[in-house]
Amino acid sequence: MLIKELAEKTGLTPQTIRFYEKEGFLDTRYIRRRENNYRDYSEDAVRHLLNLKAGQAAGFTLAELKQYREAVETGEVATQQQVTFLHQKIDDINGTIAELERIRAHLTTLIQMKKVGSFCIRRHGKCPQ
Amino acid sequence: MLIKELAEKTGLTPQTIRFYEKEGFLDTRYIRRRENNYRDYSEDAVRHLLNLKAGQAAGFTLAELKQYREAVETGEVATQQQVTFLHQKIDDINGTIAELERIRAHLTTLIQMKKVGSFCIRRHGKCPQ
DNA sequence: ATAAACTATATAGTTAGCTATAAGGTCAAG
DNA sequence: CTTGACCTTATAGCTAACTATATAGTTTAT
Repeated sequence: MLIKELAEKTGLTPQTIRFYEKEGFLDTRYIRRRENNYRDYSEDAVRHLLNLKAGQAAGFTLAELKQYREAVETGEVATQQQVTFLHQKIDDINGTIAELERIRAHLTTLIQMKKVGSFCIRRHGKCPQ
Repeated sequence: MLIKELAEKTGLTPQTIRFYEKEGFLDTRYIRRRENNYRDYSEDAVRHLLNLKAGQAAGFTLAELKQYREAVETGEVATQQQVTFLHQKIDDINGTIAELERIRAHLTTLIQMKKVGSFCIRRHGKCPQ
């Protein structure tokens, strides 16, 4: 498929996809060239870029995603260094999840208070508008 | 306390703290000036900045943190707009947590495979180094 | 055969969130 | 009374991840 189709299927822009290619995220499994030099993407490219997006949404930088991309894709971990990296990432994730849950609880409380406000039952003084 | 002490207590640098001030994150509850024009921080400033850090670690931008800072600090939600914002944020958080859990599971699998590798019990062929 | 809608490359600009540098003022210790 | 560790402001630079612009080639439809 051409770049625009991939862009529509992934929710990215063509520029961004070219940018990812320049950054080394798209190898021959995902991209070839046609005779006219137009980029030609495989179906797998869609899933690949959506994974990239998901990783980013989860707070990883492109550099980090690149770092364990091979491990993730091949399903193999080569070195102890990589295992250490993965352990660090899991710790990070646990920390972030805990923090997010804390914040979520807090936000829920705030909304709860608002709701109480809208059902204001004060005996004296005005209810908040 | 002076800026360096606050920096040490929060794990930030003095430059970063001044940067946050310039961005409007430190009002008179947290910062005053001495006669010599040195910044003088309250004890509350420590907690305040640690909250900021935590929010960032959880993936919020400074702009977002500023947007609901007042709600968080006063414990009140003023407008329906803010409630909507909070609901959106909770949805974001739920999405991010789900994504992080998915990734964590995947990373755990990768590590698991490595472990199996190091206890390799193949009957034929070489064990991976 | 020409206009519209794509494609390409190259390069420059943007935003967020710092980080570094310069040039100078303050203060406690020796 | 100077040295060194702090403080001040102002300004410039940096990295990540795009985003926009300029210039030009290709393809399809009329």
